[in-house]
Amino acid sequence: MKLTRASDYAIRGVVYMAMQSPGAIVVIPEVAREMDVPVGFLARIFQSLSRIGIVVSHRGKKGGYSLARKPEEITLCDVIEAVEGDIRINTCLNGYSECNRMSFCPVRRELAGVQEDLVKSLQKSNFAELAAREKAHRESRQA
Amino acid sequence: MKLTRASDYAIRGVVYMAMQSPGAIVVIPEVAREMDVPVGFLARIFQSLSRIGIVVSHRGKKGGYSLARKPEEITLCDVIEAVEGDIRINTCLNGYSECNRMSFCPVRRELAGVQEDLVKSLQKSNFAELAAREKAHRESRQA
DNA sequence: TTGTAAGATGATAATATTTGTCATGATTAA
DNA sequence: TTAATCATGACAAATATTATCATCTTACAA
Repeated sequence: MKLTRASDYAIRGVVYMAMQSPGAIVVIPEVAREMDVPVGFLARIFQSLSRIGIVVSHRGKKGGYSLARKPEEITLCDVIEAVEGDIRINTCLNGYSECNRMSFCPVRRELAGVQEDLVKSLQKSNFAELAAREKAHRESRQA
Repeated sequence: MKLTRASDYAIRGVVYMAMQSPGAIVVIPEVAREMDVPVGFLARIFQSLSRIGIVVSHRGKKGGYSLARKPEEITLCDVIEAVEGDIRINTCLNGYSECNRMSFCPVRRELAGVQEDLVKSLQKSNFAELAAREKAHRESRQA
């Protein structure tokens, strides 16, 4: 019942992207430094974010990453699922499972409800809010 | 963002306990067989449940386990936390963390909210309901 | 067209966690 | 005393996590 470090780093990375002006291209070492994340790992993680369409990669010199969507349209759920795959809080919620209790199991049905609640909770917040708060803190520090 | 097998097995085990008449003592191999769980692992898991006070262990001949509380007073959250420890969806929500963003991090605050939602969702359902549904299915099969 | 700065990809490895198993010991009822 | 049960600790296999690195591809700019 825990996020991976990768998800944590991904979220931080997207927060930083969301702080930039729209369309801005940012380079991984900058994101890593600013958000206190191991640079090599973050590079890997951004490739997942790119594959799923949360960021856009720009190859070559002057390359880097930009956001693929508006920060308001990216949720915690989107980023976590990009990194970890779809949220399935129990193996039996995977569609193709082998447990022979599948057809009737009340535990499975209950957990399905919990999973739904969790996903909803993760969809509540978007990265515009998170970026605004991060920005506010930085500006207060600067003053 | 996944339960361990141990949690799944624990939940199934407690469902079976909750199906028994109040105070009944049941033996691990029976629970394991009925709920389709590896017996050795389940034995281990019931010791966690016993330590935390969800079941009571009875040692010696005629021993086994009984429920420590009424099924209505046991939630999914109780059982999962007995097995996995307190739910902390990110390491920084552990109280003692080392991340230097701790003091202000908006990601941390957001995840704290998600964690709270998750715990609430897991506290919604109790084992009286689950046991009733499991029982209903078994009786329909028998007929 | 060449050099350089970026991302893309696959291999590899260290570590941690999960999922068990097993042997041994302690306890208790009969 | 014996048999059935839980308790505990050691161990181990499998899997997942958390990276790192080398090499390749791409694209801009001189």
